[in-house]
Amino acid sequence: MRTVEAILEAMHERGCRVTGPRRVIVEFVLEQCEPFSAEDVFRALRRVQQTIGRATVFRTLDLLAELGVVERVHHPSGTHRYVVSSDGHRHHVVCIRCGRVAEFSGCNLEPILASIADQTRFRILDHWLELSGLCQTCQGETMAVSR
Amino acid sequence: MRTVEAILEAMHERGCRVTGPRRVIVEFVLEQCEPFSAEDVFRALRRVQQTIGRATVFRTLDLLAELGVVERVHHPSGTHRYVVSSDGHRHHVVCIRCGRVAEFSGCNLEPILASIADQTRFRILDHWLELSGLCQTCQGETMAVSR
DNA sequence: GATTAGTTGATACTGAGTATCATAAGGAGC
DNA sequence: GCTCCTTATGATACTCAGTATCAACTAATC
Ligand SMILES: [Mn+2]
Ligand SMILES: [Mn+2]
Ligand SMILES: [Zn+2]
Ligand SMILES: [Zn+2]
Repeated sequence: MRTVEAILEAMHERGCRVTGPRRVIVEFVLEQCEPFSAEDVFRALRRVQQTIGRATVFRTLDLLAELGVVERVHHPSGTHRYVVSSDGHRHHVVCIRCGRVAEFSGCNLEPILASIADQTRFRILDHWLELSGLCQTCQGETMAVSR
Repeated sequence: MRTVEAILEAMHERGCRVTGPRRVIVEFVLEQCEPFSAEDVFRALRRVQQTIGRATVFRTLDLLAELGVVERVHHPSGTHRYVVSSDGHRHHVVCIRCGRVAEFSGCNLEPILASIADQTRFRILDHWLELSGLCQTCQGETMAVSR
């Protein structure tokens, strides 16, 4: 897992400047273990540092996505959510009840992708796999409540 | 592949009314072989039937998604696109250059999903797999232009 | 410390999608 | 075909996420 300093250093190496707002946003983002929206970040940081601008939040999240620090995940509402990404290629399972997210590795889609490339004549460059279901906690509660 | 009449009949059986606007929208939608936005539908139909309302287009696309006639696919811009779905469970590959879409069947994710359920303790209820790459045509053109 | 290019945030804007509501029209039953 | 009731429509106004603009500011390099 990456540290605030390492991420700011990566920004610096990229030719970006290390600013107050960027530092605060990175600190906040690294604390999140559930997916969050740009608005979540904005509202939370406004309480800490009243001057921060909405546009800066969007811009910094774009930058963090480019750096691979966060990943954009799709939300059915059509708006973007972000999750802090571990190192390496990962995917997510989202709990449809409480919003909890679990990562998993080793998606091993390669054989499937090869067969699809064959079937469709496309050259597959990227894939996006998102799963949804019930986390362990919510499996129990759903049974208790609705059965 | 479903016909306009079969879809309108399905609406009727569901307790919905078969109206002029719905008929026109269904006719238009079934002609599409690439993903389209609600706005695409609205603009195209305005030329044919000036009175059609934007809200009706959104509402009818919602209805068609519920009926399984179209599927919502995610567009990186964050807005929704729709594709006409064939029968059965399918997924899509989108060409990042020309927007062409190919469907494929037999995703056979079950073994992978089982291992993920095991790994994360989630009960997996749904999956969403979207691939992107280059269609056969664009593979040729990309090489011709950029190499 | 002076210089300069990148960054910020206030403001205004865009564009997708939704809420409202008076009016229009489908369809079941007669 | 006509009645009656319920659903659907579309004009309008609105919300909300995200973006463009731009003058003021500031991090980094020398
Ligand atoms: Mn993967
Ligand atoms: Mn599948
Ligand atoms: Zn849960
Ligand atoms: Zn293509």
